[in-house]
Amino acid sequence: MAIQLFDSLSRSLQPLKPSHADGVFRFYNCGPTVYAPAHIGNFRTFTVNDVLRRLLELEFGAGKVKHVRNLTDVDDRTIGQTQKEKRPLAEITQKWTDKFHADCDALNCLRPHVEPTATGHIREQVDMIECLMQKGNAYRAADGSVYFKLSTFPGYGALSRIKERELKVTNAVADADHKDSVSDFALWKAYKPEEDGDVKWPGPKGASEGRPGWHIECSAMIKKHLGETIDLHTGGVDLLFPHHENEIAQSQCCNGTTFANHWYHSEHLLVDGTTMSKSKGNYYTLSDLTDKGYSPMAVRYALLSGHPRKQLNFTLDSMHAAESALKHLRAFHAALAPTGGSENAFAAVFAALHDDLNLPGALGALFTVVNQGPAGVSRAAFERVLFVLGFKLDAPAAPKADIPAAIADLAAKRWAAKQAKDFATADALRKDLAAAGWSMLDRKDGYSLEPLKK
RNA sequence: GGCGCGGUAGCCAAGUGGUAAGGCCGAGCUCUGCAAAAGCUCUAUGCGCCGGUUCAAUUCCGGCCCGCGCCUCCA
Repeated sequence: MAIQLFDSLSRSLQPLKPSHADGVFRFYNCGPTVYAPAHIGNFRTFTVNDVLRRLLELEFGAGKVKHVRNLTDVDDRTIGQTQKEKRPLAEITQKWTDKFHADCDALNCLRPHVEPTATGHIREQVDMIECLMQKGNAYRAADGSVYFKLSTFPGYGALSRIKERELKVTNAVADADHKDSVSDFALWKAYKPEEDGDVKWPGPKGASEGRPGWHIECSAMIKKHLGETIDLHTGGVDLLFPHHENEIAQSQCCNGTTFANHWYHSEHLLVDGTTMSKSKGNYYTLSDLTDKGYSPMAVRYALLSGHPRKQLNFTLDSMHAAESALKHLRAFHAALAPTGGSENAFAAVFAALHDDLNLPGALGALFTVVNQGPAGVSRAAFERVLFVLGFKLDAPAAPKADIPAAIADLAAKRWAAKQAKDFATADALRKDLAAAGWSMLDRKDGYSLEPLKK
């Protein structure tokens, strides 16, 4: 069965298939803005897209999928950060790009085949803006910025159904002095010395120096790396409007072709039932969770435990659940015979994934097999499941916490008491250790110490 | 106000016009001095509320209540 995926434009389930003669499936996923560490909500989208990428590779072949994901390294937020820190833009974006890569690796997300940056594609963006200006879809404003003229694209709003909305009047309108219409959006933003520092490039012909607007980078980079028509374009639901709507307008007006054959949007992660925010204290980065002692793989599991098109409520309890679930998978893997067994034992897992990336359904099917025991199950088949879900079941590299001397001393005393069969003392010392935040695990030949989860 | 998503056991979460997957937690048991680990077993007559359609609805239709998100640069 082909992979069926919900298409946001037609609002229906559609099969995924390469549309180009070379059989290469062209897949673009909107990437992060590198001005701060990505949070786990961002990573929900990226891990879901990673499963999609893996599934596509199994479906079409590893060499028949081209996956592109951009890095937004110049925009209001990145520039804002340079002003705040008084450091060069490149320094800041490099730092957070490195962190993003490290987090992705920890979460076992495959690197995209191409990871283009906005600043690396200024020329391509300027070319596209000039194309739009020539065709009459864009105009230079009084301040030297360039705006897309929405009224020239009748198809606008098909994706987000914007025409059915009432545009709420916001403060943004105050910013619209130079626009012909409030709804027109920036393709090129004229340089403002007091805000932009030294971030500027020569503009499109007829415009001032400055920097690209946000939306144009995706249109330009897609055109360069994947072509005018791609097979799948994905991102978080928040990008539906205006970002993706604007991309469609830019690309289709410039190229005169269909931009993307299929649109897919994953829903947001909630934390404790509400949207994440620093002020609510429910904002987590990957490091926040690993600092609490959770493994990155458990974070991945938790992020994949809900249907991607449904909001997922993340709680710290889900981290416990994920750690335990992974432990069971690890034990099951170890118990599998090296050869033999049914190759299609996990057919139901793949059926669920092919059915609109039903991840909870797939996990349910997976555990149904696991609960029946390892007998007669192919190890290779299980490993294909691990691959598609991106679960690395290596023993978790539990960072060896430094054990304070006082704790080590208590543990040694308890072990001695236990050896002497003075169980009352041993139990009292176990309580002392627990009170100090440490758990002592006995084995026949010795013991180990682990910090209790915070 | 507009658009969209959702309300299923203590928590997370699939799913179906024919009588509720799965994970976690919890409980019991086995094994262990204790604890942990591991294994086995059990855990929703019920799927927001009220009507309707139907032989049959959690699943379809209508109304209502509640929650969440988005509405110009947030994955």
